[in-house]
Amino acid sequence: MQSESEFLAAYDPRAYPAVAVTVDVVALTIRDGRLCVLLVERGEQPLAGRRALPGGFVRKEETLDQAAMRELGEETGLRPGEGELTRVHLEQLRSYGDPHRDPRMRVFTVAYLAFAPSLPDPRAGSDAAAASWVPVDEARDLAFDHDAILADGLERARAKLEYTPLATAFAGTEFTISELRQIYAAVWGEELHAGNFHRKVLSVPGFVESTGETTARGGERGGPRAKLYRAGDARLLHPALLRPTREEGVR
Amino acid sequence: MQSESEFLAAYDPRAYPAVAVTVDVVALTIRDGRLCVLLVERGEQPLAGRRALPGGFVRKEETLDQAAMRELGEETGLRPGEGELTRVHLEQLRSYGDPHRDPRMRVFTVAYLAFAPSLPDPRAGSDAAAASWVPVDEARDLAFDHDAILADGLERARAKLEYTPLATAFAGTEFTISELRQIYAAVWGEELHAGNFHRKVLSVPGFVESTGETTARGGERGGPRAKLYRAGDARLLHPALLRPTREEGVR
DNA sequence: TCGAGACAATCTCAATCTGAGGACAACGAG
DNA sequence: CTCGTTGTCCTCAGATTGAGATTGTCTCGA
Repeated sequence: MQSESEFLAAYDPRAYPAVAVTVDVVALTIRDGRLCVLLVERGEQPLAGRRALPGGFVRKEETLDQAAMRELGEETGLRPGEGELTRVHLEQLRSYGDPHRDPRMRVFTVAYLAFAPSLPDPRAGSDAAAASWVPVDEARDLAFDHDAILADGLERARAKLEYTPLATAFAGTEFTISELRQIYAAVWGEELHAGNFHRKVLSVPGFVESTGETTARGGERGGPRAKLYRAGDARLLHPALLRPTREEGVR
Repeated sequence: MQSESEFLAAYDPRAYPAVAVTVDVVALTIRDGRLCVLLVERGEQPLAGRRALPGGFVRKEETLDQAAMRELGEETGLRPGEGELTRVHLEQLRSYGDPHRDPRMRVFTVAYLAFAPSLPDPRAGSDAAAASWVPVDEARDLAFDHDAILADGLERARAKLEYTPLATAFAGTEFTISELRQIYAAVWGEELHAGNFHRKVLSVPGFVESTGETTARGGERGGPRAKLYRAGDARLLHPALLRPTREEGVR
């Protein structure tokens, strides 16, 4: 048997069928109390003109995580490691590899899920000339299999809010309990009992910590000044914050 | 601008750097009360002789799920759609794509997680001559980044037992509550309070349903005959069966 | 044959958690 | 000032949980 070094020297990568690997990002944020996803309008073939999730090929010396962060930065106009983008939560969602999901060739994509605080509109001039935040219930008929990827991302996001403190990734560095509750309401699509939510959030160790400050003024339509909090150091919520209307144990 | 059909006709897949995509399977089962993973001894370069997760290249006209099922079938000697293998639960875990995780070339792998009932030893003669079930705490120093993949798979499996009825995928078609409890104990690595477990399992709608039968005889060392159950139709457990010793909200 | 130990199934009980509603004071708008 | 809004906190009944005890059936070995 040949040695490992002999084997590697004789190895011809071109002997295998051509495939490509891309990353696609389901980037979510809350705007005006609605859950929105970042979409781009495709400027190139195939499927030029269709809306799609931001994404692109993984480069030669890049990890999957790096590729996803790069794509997100290119489309939002923000740079990784700079300002708001450092607060973005980015995690791998899952991969999609049906043989004909892309008409060009065999393209596998690794989808990522991002939670972003409210960001400015994507800046024009970059790759992202046609990028925009779209309410998730208006994001349909996307290119390739991106409808399915988005649906998977939303389901993951809804589940993650239950047992992780990631809702804070949608908020600014300081936020009120009410703002946090409105984030949950926007993602889950249902109202939450304010008193119980308040009690629950404060009782979960490490979820939020008080800044000692309050908002400068009350709400738009009255009410007292709210206390301000920042994200705590917990990575998991115990006990979890469960969605109220879980359809009875999905059959 | 060229049309989509013109674009596709002129498209040259070979213009992109060569990459490959594989699937690797973390197949778990319970043997003698211990959680075990299916490992193969690599017969080929690179890393010949090292133990690894079963896996291989995704073929031309195959989905990722099909590739994972095929690999699992080849290594266990069972055929998909036949006998026990139809009862195996298979789900995508996550993907790994560090640039140098495989010394040959850029290889992305999509890892799968499988839950299998107690299976016979993998049959010799197939690909799987060197396949075997290894207790997870003895599965170390695997090839490539398979140690990390296995760790991720175990964490996923432990979490899944909490909110899905997948523990039943480790059991036969009929099982007792005690057997189910021992599965939980093996996967979580800790004993559970028998009385509370019993109460909890029966109170979750759709988790298990009674067959009306009992075991033919009591336990090895005495005790009454246990009632037999089969898996119910729930896909999620509500409320969930939480692990007892969750280290306080992982920081 | 009989006693000891094993074990499935069920019950008890206190502590905790949950959902639903209410109290109250601080606030903005008119 | 007045009124409606809102953040925070409280109350209370019902459900759930963890820990332990009980009952009766079964196997095994003396």
